[in-house]
Amino acid sequence: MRHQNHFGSWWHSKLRGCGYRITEGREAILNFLAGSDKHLSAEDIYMAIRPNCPNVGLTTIYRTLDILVNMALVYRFDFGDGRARYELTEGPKGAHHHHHLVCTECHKIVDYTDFINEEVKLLHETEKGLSKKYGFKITNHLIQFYGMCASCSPKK
Amino acid sequence: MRHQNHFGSWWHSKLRGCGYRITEGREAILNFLAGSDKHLSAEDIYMAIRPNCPNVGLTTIYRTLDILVNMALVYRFDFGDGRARYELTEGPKGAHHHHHLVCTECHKIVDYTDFINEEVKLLHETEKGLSKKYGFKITNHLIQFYGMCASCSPKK
DNA sequence: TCCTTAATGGAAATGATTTTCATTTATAAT
DNA sequence: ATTATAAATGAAAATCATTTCCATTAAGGA
Ligand SMILES: [Mn+2]
Ligand SMILES: [Mn+2]
Ligand SMILES: [Zn+2]
Ligand SMILES: [Zn+2]
Repeated sequence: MRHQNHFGSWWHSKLRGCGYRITEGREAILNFLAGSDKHLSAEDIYMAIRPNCPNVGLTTIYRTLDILVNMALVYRFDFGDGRARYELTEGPKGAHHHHHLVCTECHKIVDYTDFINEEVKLLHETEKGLSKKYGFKITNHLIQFYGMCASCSPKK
Repeated sequence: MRHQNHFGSWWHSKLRGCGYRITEGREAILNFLAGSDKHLSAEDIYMAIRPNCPNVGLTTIYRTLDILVNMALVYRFDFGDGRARYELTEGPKGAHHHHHLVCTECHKIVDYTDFINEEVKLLHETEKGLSKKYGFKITNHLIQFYGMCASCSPKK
């Protein structure tokens, strides 16, 4: 069983660097996000963390997620089911950029990385053109495909 | 001053075709959407319509927009300002497909059509590949670029 | 350890959207 | 045109994710 680094997990320095304190709640939230490949709602996180941290409130989840989104450590998505969903932007190994496939019926989400290279290349060109033409400083993009997943499609 | 077609506007047949009745509220909502190039919230529409239709309630706006979104006559967007925004998918002339540039600071939205051809071409290829691989029947896509508009960017 | 101030949680507030339900009205049949 | 029927409606209440308030706690530099 390997030790935790004496100085804490990889995000400690990021939080500290932005002047934020390391707290039990923040640690639990980041740890849980890092160990999940799902698209989690604030309440998902709240419920998951509760057994170990019964003293961390839902308000703290929301506040922490706001901070993490602003620091670009976490993405916030709207998949159309009425609640925000969160996902770590990268792991210790670095970013693993992907886009989404959303079932409009059951709200299943698929992360995909196929075609990502071509997509990202085109996106970069597009960004450059749009930046120049409209004077925007583009920092981010969102690509989602909507449709019906196999199990929601009418059975033949 | 030109006449309205005796059979009504172009969307009458679409509504009727789906078994919906033509009502004052629906007519007003569609007319207003058709005459606007903005990205309107339910309340925007409510306020805009009120002078002519003081008897159309906000509830009807929401209900009508739901129908129109389901009929794919209207797109519903989330630009991150806490309310849904709506836009007609096409005019009498047909679709004018476009994507969005969103200022994360002031929530200004820019419709752009530059690069649309290349984007759409790539998207179609991507859709085909994803459909096959993940068994999704893709009907729609969403592309948004986020950043800071010229007036929100720190003045040099 | 002590001190300053960020961080917290629980309750209350907020605000967009939805639901309820009694009433109205579009429209097809007469 | 009249009538019958189910769809559509508005107003008020309910919902529910997220935010705000505020008194209390605790992180971390000195
Ligand atoms: Mn994802
Ligand atoms: Mn638009
Ligand atoms: Zn599905
Ligand atoms: Zn702006």
